[in-house]
Amino acid sequence: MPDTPSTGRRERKKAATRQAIADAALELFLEHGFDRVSVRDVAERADVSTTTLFAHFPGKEALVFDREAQVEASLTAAVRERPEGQGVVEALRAHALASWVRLDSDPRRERFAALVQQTPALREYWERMWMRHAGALSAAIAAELGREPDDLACSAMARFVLEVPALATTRHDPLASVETVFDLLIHGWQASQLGSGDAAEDTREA
Amino acid sequence: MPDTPSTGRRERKKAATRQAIADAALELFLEHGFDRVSVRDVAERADVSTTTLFAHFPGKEALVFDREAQVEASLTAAVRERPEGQGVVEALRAHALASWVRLDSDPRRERFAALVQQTPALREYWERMWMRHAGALSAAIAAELGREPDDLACSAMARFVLEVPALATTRHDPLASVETVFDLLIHGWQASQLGSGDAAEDTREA
DNA sequence: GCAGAAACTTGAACGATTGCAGTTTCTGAC
DNA sequence: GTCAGAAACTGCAATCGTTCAAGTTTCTGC
Repeated sequence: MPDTPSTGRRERKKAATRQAIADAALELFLEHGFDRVSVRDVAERADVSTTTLFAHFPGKEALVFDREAQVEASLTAAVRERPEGQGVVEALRAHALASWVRLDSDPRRERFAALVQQTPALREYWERMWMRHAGALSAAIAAELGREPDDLACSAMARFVLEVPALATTRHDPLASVETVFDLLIHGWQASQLGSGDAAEDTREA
Repeated sequence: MPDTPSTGRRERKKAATRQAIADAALELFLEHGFDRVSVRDVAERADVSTTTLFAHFPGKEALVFDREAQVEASLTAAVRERPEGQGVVEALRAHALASWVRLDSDPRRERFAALVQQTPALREYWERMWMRHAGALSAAIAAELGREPDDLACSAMARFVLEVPALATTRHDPLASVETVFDLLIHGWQASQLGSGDAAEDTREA
């Protein structure tokens, strides 16, 4: 029953305490709220010293977001391992629809999302973290298209795609919003009055 | 010689201490670096208590960015008071070129920019702050076009336009990059291989 | 000229984070 | 086996950002 077949006892124990800390943190945060729980409380519950806690996580907010590596991996995988003949942007659209905006029926995910949404510190931390994936995503896109890793069109696409959840999740129909924004990205704003000077003039009502 | 002709002595004094604090902060930060200067140091230099300091600024990073109200004002003004017949997006492009990406010859601005760029905490704070203008900008755009204030195309445009500096300033030719990204926004990514599934397939080289 | 609001002060907290000096626990080499 | 050293962990104290409570000074409007 080796969960981590590769490594020795040491690393296993290390992973165990890390997990214990993360579990304790989530439990306490969900029960009492992020700001009403101190790092010491978490350390206490996990039965480690606060020093140890900070050896495993770079800060209080990070306690909530382990799993970030996997998120980035699945993001670049969506681009790299897309179906034959599917465009990069289409793959990202599909990934966005499937993974981001699903108001999950899983009650654990739901409570977690609520916690993050209701805690400003966590909201901000999440956004910062999320946008840091822009580099990796951009690189993945560029690689798929055989372009320079710092190709501007790819970097821009990456950043803009990552903005989609922020734009869509607050709307009454998130799924439709995702579609709309992707259509805008593909076809541009010119078709929507916004793009050209002369077209815009006709339709103003100010 | 009244710099603030409108208000009484009280408000003038208040503005004076606020300014004293901001000046002290910038001076110390530029000299020793943001992280090597404590809030207490700044308060000391400005000859106020730290409590007073926090009555004027919501946090340490905010000491560096007074002037944010004006930035947002000039942003929405660029949209509202654009030349006759100019499109909203064109106005924003012009504003971006004129105000954001200018590697100023003014040595003070340059040192300031370097400070922000070299300090992660400040970089992140700036980005968060910057993106908070999305709401106002989106509303301004929607108003100009006579659309609902929460129109998705306008919100998306606002957020994406605000990403432009982050995309452009790190490049060797920031001005050209601004142009490119605006062109992408207007005409969409479909023309750049990225947009459609079938076109993308032909040009891959993996 | 006075009541009250506003700006400021002192002093003490609280919580996150870091540094330091040790102790225990594993690992790899002999 | 065992032993040296690395790694994980502990306790404690310090620093720093931030806030609170209670009181003092300084303006403003009446």
